[in-house]
Parts: sequence; structure tokens; C-alpha cells
Amino acid sequence: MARRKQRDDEAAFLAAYAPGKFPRPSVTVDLVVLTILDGVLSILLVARGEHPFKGRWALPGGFVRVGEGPKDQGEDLYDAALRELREETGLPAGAALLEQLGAFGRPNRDPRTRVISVAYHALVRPTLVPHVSGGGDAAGARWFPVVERPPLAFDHDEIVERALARVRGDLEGTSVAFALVPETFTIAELRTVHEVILGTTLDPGNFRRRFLRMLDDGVLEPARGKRATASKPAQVYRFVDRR
Amino acid sequence: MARRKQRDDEAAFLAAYAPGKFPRPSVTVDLVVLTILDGVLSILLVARGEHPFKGRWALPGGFVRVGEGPKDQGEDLYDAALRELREETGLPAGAALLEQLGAFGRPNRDPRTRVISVAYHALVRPTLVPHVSGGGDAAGARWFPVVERPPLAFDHDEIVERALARVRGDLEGTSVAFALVPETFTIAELRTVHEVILGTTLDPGNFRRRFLRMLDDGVLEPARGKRATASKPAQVYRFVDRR
DNA sequence: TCAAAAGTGTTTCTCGTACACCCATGT
DNA sequence: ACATGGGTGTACGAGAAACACTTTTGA
Repeated sequence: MARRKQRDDEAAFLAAYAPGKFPRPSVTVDLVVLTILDGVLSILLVARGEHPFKGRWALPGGFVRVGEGPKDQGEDLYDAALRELREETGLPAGAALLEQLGAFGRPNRDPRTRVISVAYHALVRPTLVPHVSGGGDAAGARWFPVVERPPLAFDHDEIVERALARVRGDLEGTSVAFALVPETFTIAELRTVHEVILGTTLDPGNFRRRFLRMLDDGVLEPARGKRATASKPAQVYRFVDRR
Repeated sequence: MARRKQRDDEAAFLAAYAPGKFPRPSVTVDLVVLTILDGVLSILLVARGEHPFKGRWALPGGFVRVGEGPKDQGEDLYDAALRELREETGLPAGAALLEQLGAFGRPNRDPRTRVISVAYHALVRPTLVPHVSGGGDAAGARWFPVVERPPLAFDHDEIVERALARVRGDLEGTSVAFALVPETFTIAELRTVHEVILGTTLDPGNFRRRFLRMLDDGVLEPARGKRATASKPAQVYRFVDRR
């Protein structure tokens, strides 16, 4: 039958297919890992131990694992990003909000060979940050305030700029802010996250109202306990994730 | 000097660098080419002449040109997208609003070998569409209404869905709508674009007011002439691009 | 003269912004 | 007792939404 014919046809084609006739690029994932330390938006950078850009700071990242043939095709891009995050920071999967920023593939962005990088941004809870320094591969990794970060290797400055613009844009409408706050948090803590990302100050009263609207939308729920502050203790809340 | 030493060091490293120790993926660009035909949001698809997915419809696209060594590293991703657009549609550069959607790299999305695709969406003025059919490589290219498009090859259905979501999201706040309208246009024509993309109907009066606000923001300017309609002729406007 | 679409007016509601103010608590 | 920050009230303006209405043209 035609159906059977079609299958054999395709199988024959696949067997005859010779990969690698054309040169291929290397593909990496690079991570823009962000958190808030002492009320300052901060980024995780690694010092490059090898050429090119030896000694410069760069985004953590690495090559995407690609299998040898049609049978094993390697790992997903997202999984590669997760793996790099774990290897370079020691953070467990699910500890960060990981989202793809896009592909950066300008020729000569890496002097060695053509490299196309798929960038991700990862937002890490400040309460998990202490774990980061401990990691094995993470020797040479350091947090910098984003506003006073050193110039970066490759086109990583451009990637960081795009990540920041993206996070700012996503601040309202998505749940990015909750990824930068402890499990349970006060209204003021969440407001600080917004202020730090936007680089402005927000009216506490007005922010509170927006916040409470989320509450009866079911995005948030009150949690037990209060947070001790410099003055009157504040109610703590929890983000309810319904994906 | 240390400076001189550093340069020689790096040059030596580059010379010694042996590329291709690890398997590399193929990288393609795929295009979600959209326009509005007869008031219907439409997408350009090509019939696949070869395996895999022979006979299925797919997004236009092709391999990114990658050079042989460090000296020639090939073309930029954006340029590759432009080139494909030209080759497959005959559209000149600048005829379409071309923006990157992201990278799609699930293993086994192509049965032959690991392929990572960088997707772009291209919004084409309906007045330019007649040129499209004429193109050389464009044999087998056809417009489909997006709502009744056939099932696509590879993971292209997913890419299209993401493109549509992106365009809908960008509709307000960016100038995507102006890319789907003739050089000069009436308020009703622009409204139709919004309605078609959002899949809703909009109040003519209210839309007009939003539109006029753009006018005194300087985003638009009145153009000479009127557009003949079924009834009272309408004023035409022009989009002023200040990038 | 009639249908169709351009263009105007009006009302209501929601939301952002600004700002004044009260209240509870740790020091 | 008092400063600090949590929490509340209010008033104004911009804009979204709904809808009734007038005007201008082609057929």
C-alpha cells in the first residue's frame, strides 16, 4: 500500500542521509543569573580562566550536549540551561525561574569559531544565594551589583542589557517578582523588589492596593506569622503557583 | 611588556585551537511570515519536497551559513532570516518587520540529526503580497488562513502558536499593526488589523479616540488624499517611524 | 432617499497617582 | 515619648467600555 511504501521510502532516506556536509556552529547556553542582595539587583559572573578573554568576567554557561547521531540527539536547550545552572551555582532545579531570552549569533562574537548562544535568564531567591558560593565548578564565581558590573567578555554586555529590559518589562503581568523574594514575604519586601528592578520608588499605599487586588484574584494567600521589622510587625504572604 | 605578552599568548592559543572536538548541531532559521488577505490573518507555508515530512507543509526556512574557520564565520542570524525571506518570497529587505521569536531545539524535532532552529516572525504589508508568488524558490509556497492551516512538519505548529501569541501581545505598545497595513491607511483599516489579530471586534468610536491620541503623540501624521469606501470617504494617515 | 460607514458626544467604571492621615510597636 | 513603617482614606485625572447620535457620501 501507499502507506507502507511511504514508510520504507522515508526509512531509506534517513539511512542514506549523510550529516555534516556543511560546517556547523557550536551552540552554547549562557545564563543571566539575577538576585537581590542587600536591596541591590545583582548578577552572577564567572572569571574566565582560559582564552579568549582570559581574566575577563563572563556569564556562566557552556556547550549544549549534542549526541553523535540520529539515535541520541543530546539534551534539550532548557535542560542544558538547568544543568549549567546546577554546575555553576549548585542550585537545585526549581530554585530559579528560568526563561529563554533568545539566540545571539553574530559572527565573530567568539574569535575561535562560530558560536551561537541561546541565552536564559534565571531569577534566584535571595534566601538561596548562600548555597551558590559553595558549588564546585563555581570557583571564581562572584555576585556583582548590576549597575557596577565589570565589562564582560564576548557580547555578554548586550545579553545582560536585553535580560534587564526583559525583566523590567515582564515585572507587571508575570510572576517574576515572586521569584526574587523569600517563600513568604511582606508587602514591603515585594515592593522593594519592584523598586530595585524599576530603579524608582513606589508609593507604599498604592502598591499595597495593587497587592491586595492580587490577593482576591487568588494569586496570593496570607501565610502564618509576622515579620519583625524596625517598627510594627508586618503580615507575611505566600505566592500560590497555579500553572 | 605584559600587554605584548598577553597578545602573543592569545594568538598562540587561537592557532592551537582545534574546533569540532564535540559534535555540533545544525542551525536553521524558520520564518513565520504573516499578512492579512481579504481581512483574514494568513501565513505563508511551503510544501516539503523531500524527506522528512515529504508532502507536509512547513515554515519557510533554511540553514544558517556558517564559515569554515575563524576567519570567515558566516552570516548573522538576522541576515540569514532576511536572506531566506528574499529567497522564498522574493520580498526585498525592509519589506517586512522581522523579529526574533527564540530558539527551538528539542532533541529529535528533526529525525535526521540534531537541529536547532532560530525562529523569526515577519509581518508583510498586504500590498506587497502579489510579489510573493512570483519568487523563484517560492514554487510550492502558498498562503493559508492561520485558523485553517494544515498540520505542519517538525515542531512548526508550536512555533506558529508562539508567534501568534507574541504578535497579539505586542499589538499594543509596539508598531506591529502598522506593518500589516498599506503605506497610508485609514483608521478603519488599522482597526481591522487589530480585530483580525485579536479575533474580536472593536468599537469604532473608541478605537478612533485611541488612534487620535497617537496622532498628537506624533506617532502618526495625516497624509494627503482620501480613501474611497462603500460610503463616506475616509481620511488617510501615515506612520512616522522614529527609531 | 436610503444604506453604510465616518465621525462626535456622553456616561460610567476602573485604575494609577498623589498625598494626608491614623495606628501599632520597638527602642 | 517618639520615630518608623504598617495600614487606611480621599480626591483627581486618564483612559477603557458601552452606546446613542449626527454627518457625509455613493448607489
